[in-house]
Amino acid sequence: MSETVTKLPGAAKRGRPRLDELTASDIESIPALETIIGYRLRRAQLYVFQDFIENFTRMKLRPAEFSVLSVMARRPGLKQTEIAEELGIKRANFVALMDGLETRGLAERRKADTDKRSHSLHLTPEGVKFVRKMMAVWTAHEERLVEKLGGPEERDRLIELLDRIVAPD
Amino acid sequence: MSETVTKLPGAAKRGRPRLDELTASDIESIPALETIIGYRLRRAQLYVFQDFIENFTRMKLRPAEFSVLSVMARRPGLKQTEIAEELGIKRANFVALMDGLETRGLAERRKADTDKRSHSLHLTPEGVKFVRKMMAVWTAHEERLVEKLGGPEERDRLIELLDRIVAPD
DNA sequence: AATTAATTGTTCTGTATCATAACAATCTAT
DNA sequence: ATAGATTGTTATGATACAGAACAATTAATT
Repeated sequence: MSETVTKLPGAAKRGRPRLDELTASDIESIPALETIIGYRLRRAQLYVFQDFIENFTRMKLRPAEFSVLSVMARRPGLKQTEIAEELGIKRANFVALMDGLETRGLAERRKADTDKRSHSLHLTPEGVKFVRKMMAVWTAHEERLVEKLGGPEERDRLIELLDRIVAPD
Repeated sequence: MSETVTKLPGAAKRGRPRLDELTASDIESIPALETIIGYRLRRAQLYVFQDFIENFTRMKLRPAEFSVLSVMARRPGLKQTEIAEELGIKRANFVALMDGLETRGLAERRKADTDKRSHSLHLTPEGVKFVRKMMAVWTAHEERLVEKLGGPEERDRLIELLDRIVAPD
């Protein structure tokens, strides 16, 4: 591919090293993105989320909402800050998310009278039914992933490795 | 934690199943987030990016910019669409990113005269020097991760598993 | 050769995500 | 009683990401 900018003289084959061109050993030292942990993690995460989103467009459910409903189902009564922090969501951003779930009749805030500031969060009866359907959809999605990975043992290996990354030093 | 909303009668201990409350077996069927591939992937990816970002704030370099410089270093002369597509960046969004690199004097667009529409992308001499520093910083960051994982073999195992996820069916 | 279709880079726009600051109400500690 | 911390909330800004449309150019079709 010829270009309008003429090539510089080029790295001397045996002269003093040039600092403004990449030497062969420079280029070798530059890792292909395929070997970079963060890059690969991101691509894989994007892929999984993409699949998740496609599977859940019909239910109009986003990953963050899934995780919140999921926590409310297993541990009803937690307050907003607790769920938000556990999921890594800023409590400011949690408000709109919870508003949405409440508007759709899936979840509700109950005033805890031991602390008039806080709300304890619960599924509504409708939310319970919704979560059942949600889990059915999720199971299919997850099973596809496990199959791609090569089985539950491989899934466990993956999660164990991800654990090590996130674990405190 | 007492609450203003009085408890519903509760699931019959031995009566007909209620559809609007979660049974014990329902709750069992709800996976803890810790076992969900997508959730764990996301948390790990966030952790790694966080570490990356902290390490690169001084250089004012974001992950996407890193990846673009990295590709330009290894394979100079590619055109915008090629790099963007390879990195999963929409070509529309690539423009501003490349503008930034060009403004900082790290990279340049050269008109390829075989196709007057396209630009071939290259590092500038300054960009070359920048990439060397960038790679030094990156190496430290990556080595920390590899150490957390338990060594290069574990890193390779992780990447292999991530491969399987992204691989076409 | 003339017309049509496709590609490249670009701008514009909209939406989702994420973080930060400030605030009133309430609770806790001194 | 006062000062300080917490809870939920609003408002706001930055960033990431996706889609539509467009001019210039190239490729394909007739």
